[in-house]
Amino acid sequence: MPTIEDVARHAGVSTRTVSRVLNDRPNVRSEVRERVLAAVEQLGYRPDPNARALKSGRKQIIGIVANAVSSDTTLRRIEIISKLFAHSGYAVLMQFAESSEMEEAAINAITPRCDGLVIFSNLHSSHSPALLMLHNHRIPFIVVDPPVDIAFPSIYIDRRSGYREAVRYLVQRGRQELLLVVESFRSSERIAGFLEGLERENRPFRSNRILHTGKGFQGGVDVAPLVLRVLQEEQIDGILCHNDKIALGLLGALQKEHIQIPEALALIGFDDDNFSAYINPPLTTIAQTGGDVGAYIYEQLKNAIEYGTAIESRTFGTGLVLRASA
Amino acid sequence: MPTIEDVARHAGVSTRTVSRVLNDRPNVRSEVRERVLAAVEQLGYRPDPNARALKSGRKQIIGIVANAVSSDTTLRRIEIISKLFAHSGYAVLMQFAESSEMEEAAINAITPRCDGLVIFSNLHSSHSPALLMLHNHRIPFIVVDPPVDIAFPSIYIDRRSGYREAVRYLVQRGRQELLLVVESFRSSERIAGFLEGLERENRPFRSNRILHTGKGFQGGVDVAPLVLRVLQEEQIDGILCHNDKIALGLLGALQKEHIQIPEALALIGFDDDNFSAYINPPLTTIAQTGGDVGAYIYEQLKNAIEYGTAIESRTFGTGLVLRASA
DNA sequence: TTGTAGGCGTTATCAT
DNA sequence: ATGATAACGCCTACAA
Repeated sequence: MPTIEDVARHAGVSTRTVSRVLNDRPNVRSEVRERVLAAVEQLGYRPDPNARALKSGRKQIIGIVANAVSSDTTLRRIEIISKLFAHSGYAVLMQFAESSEMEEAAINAITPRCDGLVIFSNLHSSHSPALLMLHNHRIPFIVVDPPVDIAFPSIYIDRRSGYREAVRYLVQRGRQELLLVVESFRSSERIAGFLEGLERENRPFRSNRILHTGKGFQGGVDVAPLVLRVLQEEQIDGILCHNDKIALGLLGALQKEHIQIPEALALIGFDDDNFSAYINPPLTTIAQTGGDVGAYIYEQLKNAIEYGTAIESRTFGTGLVLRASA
Repeated sequence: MPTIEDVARHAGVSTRTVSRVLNDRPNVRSEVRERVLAAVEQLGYRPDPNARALKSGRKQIIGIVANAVSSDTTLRRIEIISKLFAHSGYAVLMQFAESSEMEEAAINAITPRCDGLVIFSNLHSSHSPALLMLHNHRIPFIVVDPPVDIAFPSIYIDRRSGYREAVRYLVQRGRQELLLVVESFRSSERIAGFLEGLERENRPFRSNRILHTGKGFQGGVDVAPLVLRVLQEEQIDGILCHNDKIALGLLGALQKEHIQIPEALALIGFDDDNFSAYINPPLTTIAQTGGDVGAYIYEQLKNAIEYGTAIESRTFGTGLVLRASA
């Protein structure tokens, strides 16, 4: 690997001049600039980013820490963030963590390598030494969709309003008795929205109207027997699911019992997964609104890094995407 | 940020000794080691990875270059690779590229920052200056599922055998007239397998039995009218699709026309997407076999980096995952 | 407009 | 077992 000195020698100038050319600084005769560029080309010189970072502090890297149970949504957001930053000359350094402790460790591990961080957090406590450290060192960062409120710049997804709105929609369309099927993790906002919706529509709530199940498609399949029992005992005519995967798993099981959807039963998911518009019947779902989360992160973080602006927290809403299933 | 010198002073030793402790080197009295560790803890010292990389050349980073049209499969593989390497103390540096030129540029950009690379390539030519550069500099790398054969360590997915086997399966189950629906990109192997299958089963081929369409679910929907026309003119009773998304889009359109699947028509996809087992009917599909691609990459690349072993190319097979749709 | 030289924080050679 | 010191490759204050 050639160094800046090799280039300097080759071009017959000093390293200082090479550095000037490489960093687009003024005070270089264009003839000299040409000569340097030619030498760079010939030798195949590439500045060592580590040496550069060591000296200047600029690393041109965005750090992303994500929890292990990363949803498709998270992966897509990471992809978008990565692509946007690529246009500005940043690469993305990614580390997955499988627990809160690992998350703290991952933050500590990648922080010295990057100019700013995006944290897809599962932190269960609002007290995080790692985040505090970032804050104290003035390193720009933003936390995405944390399960608890946090005293640092964050993006929140207001799931509650989506479920509330979904309940309202169903009731106003004449659905009388509703059921909520949730996974164990991240269910509280959904439950809160469900309850709020019922209350606003003056519908009574009974505790057997909330069913808990496992994660993903299989969770939907597994909960089906339970759902069928409740369906018979009570006159359930609408179900809200934790997400589209649960909904699809449940849908298949219900169709096997020849339950007509949406005629006999309305079904609503959450997330607007890519398949949801194409299954049979197309799935009505609750989805995040208000623009792209990844794009917002990009703008905020980039400005914070390059211009020192403060990162603003923001809450993204959720709303119904109407399709045939409800 | 405290430096190694601060730690040395604090512990009353030299920087060399601190370095020994930090890198688990021998020749340090355990009493001294304790003292150093205590100082590290107290000062909250973290070694600067840039300085370390500058001096030692070890960066503890794996680079990943992926093409812009990254499939779910690619994202999942990236996730798996990232998690595996995280256990060995490596983070993953990711850059997306939207063209062959950008791909070359991305490789050049991240190479100086990493110990090894994984390249999810769309390179259309087997001649790549960037890959040649990696090879010449002895930087371990592996190319994943390139569209063309490459003279460097690569992972290939043998789609051809999967389509061939699918044809055989359908014919042996009494399906007489088969159709292939493909996207424009990466269709040649699928077509080759389809033709080979027909030939081996002594089935004639007519050129109108291959339909081209757009990408993803919508591609499946869009091709439906064309499929329906062929369906009526010829006695088609089996369709192979480019992937599960195409299959699902097409499935919905066919069901709208009350075509019974699998009774009247067998449908087969490719990829075994996460939703495929849960749609109605569950989708028979062709999937990659032979273990996890991400795990193989991890093993090969890690050994190459840490022990200098050569990376071995490998071809992963594909096989039928039987479900109800065919 | 151009060059000299010191230092960023670490590792590693060599001496003790 | 431990320490002084010279790099690693780059940036930049200062000098010319």
